[in-house]
Amino acid sequence: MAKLDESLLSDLPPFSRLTRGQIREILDQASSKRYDAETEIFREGYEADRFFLLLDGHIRVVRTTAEGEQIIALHIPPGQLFGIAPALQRDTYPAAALTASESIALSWPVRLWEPFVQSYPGFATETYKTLGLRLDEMQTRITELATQAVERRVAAALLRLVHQSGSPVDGGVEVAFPITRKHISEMTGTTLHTVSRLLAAWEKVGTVKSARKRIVVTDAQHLSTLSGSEC
Amino acid sequence: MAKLDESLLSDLPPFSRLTRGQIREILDQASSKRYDAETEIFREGYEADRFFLLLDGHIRVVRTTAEGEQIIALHIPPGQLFGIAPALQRDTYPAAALTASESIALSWPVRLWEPFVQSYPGFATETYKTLGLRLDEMQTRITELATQAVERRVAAALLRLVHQSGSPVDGGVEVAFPITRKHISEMTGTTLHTVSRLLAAWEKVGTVKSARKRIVVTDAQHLSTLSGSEC
DNA sequence: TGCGTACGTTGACGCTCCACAAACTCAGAT
DNA sequence: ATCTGAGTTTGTGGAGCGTCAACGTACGCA
Repeated sequence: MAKLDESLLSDLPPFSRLTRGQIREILDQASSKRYDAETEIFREGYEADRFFLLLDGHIRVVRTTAEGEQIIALHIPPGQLFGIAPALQRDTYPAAALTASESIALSWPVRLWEPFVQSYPGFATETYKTLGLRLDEMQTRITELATQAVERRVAAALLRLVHQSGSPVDGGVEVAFPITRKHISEMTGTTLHTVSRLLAAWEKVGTVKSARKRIVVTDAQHLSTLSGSEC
Repeated sequence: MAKLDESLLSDLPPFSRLTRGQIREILDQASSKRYDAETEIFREGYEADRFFLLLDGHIRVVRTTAEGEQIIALHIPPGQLFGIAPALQRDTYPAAALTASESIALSWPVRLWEPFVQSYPGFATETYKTLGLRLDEMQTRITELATQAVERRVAAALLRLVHQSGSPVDGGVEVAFPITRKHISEMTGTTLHTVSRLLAAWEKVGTVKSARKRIVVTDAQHLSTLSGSEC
């Protein structure tokens, strides 16, 4: 494997307080791997033997119900840790991780988790901060699912997508990875049909522009209103 | 304040690996307080200046939407930590904590969080394990809200209640704290009317028995079936 | 170039479940 | 003892949104 450069990690929150030497140690223990789009990195319920850092690409964290329905719990943008079951003392992954686009990730065996937490100042702190944010997002989604109509939920989900993983394009912000109507319905607890109708309606009034697997938000303000800033 | 006894903590997971002396230190820094039923212990969005341990009673963790609707994120049984914003590097509470019944809780200022994590073996580990379980429960609820019909969600919520906070009574298991139709609707994202109708129907077939603010599950098996073990 | 398949659109129908409404019951307060 | 309000029950109507269905479209592979 090609030797990894320290600059890969030096700007990422979990590692930002570390010396070059410490980062070198960490990198030397990592294995790096490339994944095609739509590939499974780990599976729900399987032994959590490694934890990961996404360098490039996008990850969908997915749960599957007993009936085979999928729901998307989370999207991971580059620079974030994922598969951090060990942080929560779990020995299996609580959800599967699939690549949304071609991706590159580092990973380490779980037995290194404790040493990392012990040896590297800021690693635990920053990791738990991320966890806190994710927990917060989950609470927000629960609230939305419990109280808000489909249109609001889809608007909120789209906004979250462009905030967390948006890339600016002319005339708006685009979701930075391929995403289908089905995926959005799996994030919001609705059907692809309803999502299709909503997007069509929004496109008609100039709020979004969409092509197959690509969505550009052209009027975030409008979405924000729909998602419930009003009242 | 009356001196607290070490045996209060010695059997609880976050403290189970500690010596009597260590537990003494921890207790000496704690303040203990009694709360009436239906009292606010802390408020959503306010400065998280303390973290808590519930000794007796029951806590509801509640979020309120912009429109004033409440949703219940979590119930805390005795023996668990709550208000642990500091564990996630937050400086405000992400939700409010209300007592469901008369309660007694210990609390410590947040500045002691780091020392606790550093000094007391097992404290961090056990705390993050709890956090992992809560995260898991939240994911499950998201999945339910997103994919399942109201009846299943209410059945699942009731089952969870009696598992986590059930007390055996003759003929079944009772939810160990006062709980209304409204509360259940706030856990499941429905209305008190629908919950009332469901409970009435279940009572008719002998699955539950309910009185004002009290619910006894007499046929957990049936609820389990309804909640989706079949298929 | 053509085919197959995954993705997307659109319409019709109808079931769940919410909103609205009204009445009943019980616990605690004065 | 009566009152008051919180908690609960039950009925009715309607709409949001899921389900079923059919068709259109574009990408990728041979």
